[in-house]
Amino acid sequence: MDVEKVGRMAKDRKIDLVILGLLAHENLTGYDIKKRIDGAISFFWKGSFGSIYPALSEMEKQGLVKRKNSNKTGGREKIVYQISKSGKDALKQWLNDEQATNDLKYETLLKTYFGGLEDRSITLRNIEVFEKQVKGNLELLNFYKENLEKVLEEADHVHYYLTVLFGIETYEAYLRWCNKAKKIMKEH
Amino acid sequence: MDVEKVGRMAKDRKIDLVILGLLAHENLTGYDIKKRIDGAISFFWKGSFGSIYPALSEMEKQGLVKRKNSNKTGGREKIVYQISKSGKDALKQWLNDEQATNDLKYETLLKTYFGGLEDRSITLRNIEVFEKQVKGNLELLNFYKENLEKVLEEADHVHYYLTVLFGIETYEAYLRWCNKAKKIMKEH
DNA sequence: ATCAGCATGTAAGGCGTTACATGATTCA
DNA sequence: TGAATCATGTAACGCCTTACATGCTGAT
Repeated sequence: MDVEKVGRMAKDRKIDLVILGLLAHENLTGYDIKKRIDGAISFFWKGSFGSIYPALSEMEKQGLVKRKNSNKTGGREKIVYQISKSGKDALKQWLNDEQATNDLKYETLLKTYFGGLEDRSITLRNIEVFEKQVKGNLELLNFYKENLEKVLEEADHVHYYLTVLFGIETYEAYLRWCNKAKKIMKEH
Repeated sequence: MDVEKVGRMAKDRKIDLVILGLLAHENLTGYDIKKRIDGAISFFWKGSFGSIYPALSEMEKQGLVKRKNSNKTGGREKIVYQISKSGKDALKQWLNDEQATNDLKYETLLKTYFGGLEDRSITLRNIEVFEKQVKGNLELLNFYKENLEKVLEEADHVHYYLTVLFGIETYEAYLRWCNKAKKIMKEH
């Protein structure tokens, strides 16, 4: 039997699910979607305009999202998108699929791994640069956490909270590693 | 003034540096390189044959690597590569560059974030699937750690050790999060 | 007047995966 | 004899980023 052809998504384009997920919560423009992704989501997923706008167009053709209204009141056109029934179904199907790919690319770790070619001070500096970034991000995550704790009863917010907790837990682990690694680099 | 054109690498192709880094330690074939990447490195970087072989060809043209000897003794041709002086220079230049991109894509977190559309049990299951994977990987990392501790004095091995410690630290953090998250999903 | 932010979109091009093609060796 | 492993490489294709193109609004 053939695979259903209506509302079928691109095989490996996860940006579709991100957009669908955001639209399941509220109607948004492409520009708004970009802003949401750049918020707390950016710690575990990224997206650019160059992927968001084409994805929205294609998903509209597939009937996964609908244009709500093209507000042309005054300024530039503004296209608000709304998720459709089949869009929600696609999102649910993805949520129910156990398999998930967690793809990590730490250039910092690569530089640590291959650092033996240079002096220890180089690896040490690369770790310190990483540490600095992590500390900044951790502050931001703690700020998100405090804000979310005030509105935990609202729809979906417990889920957002969990991802922030994930960020904090891993970023604290990063910092512990930085300290260990610096110590080992200095002592050993 | 123009940028130096000899031995210049592709701008964003980090696989070149991975290969160069591995070759700085020992001469290898493309096949061997793949095996090394699939080992402890796979926790923070990945690579396929389809990217390794073309990268080796291009880097040979650029003079970053050299063919050591085409062993045709018996079976299929076997091309052993060796890093060149300019290859080592390129690698060192990269190590000395403070900027590093750590690009994370956790589909598990995406499913957690958007899980509000479905029953709590779905999110719970997705977390449990993640937890299971993490536990398996953590075992493997601990095995790597024990083996490395025996040969810590050998060249470069402290650096490998540090990346394994990173893996252990973060994977333990993942497990702590899994427990917290499961608890919150059940209680809240 | 000018700059940042709002807002949508396209074009070029790079990177990387999957699948395929080919073929030898070793071991059960 | 058949499967797994060794070994190299190409082709198709998809995804995504960067840069560009365009133009309005509001604040300084």
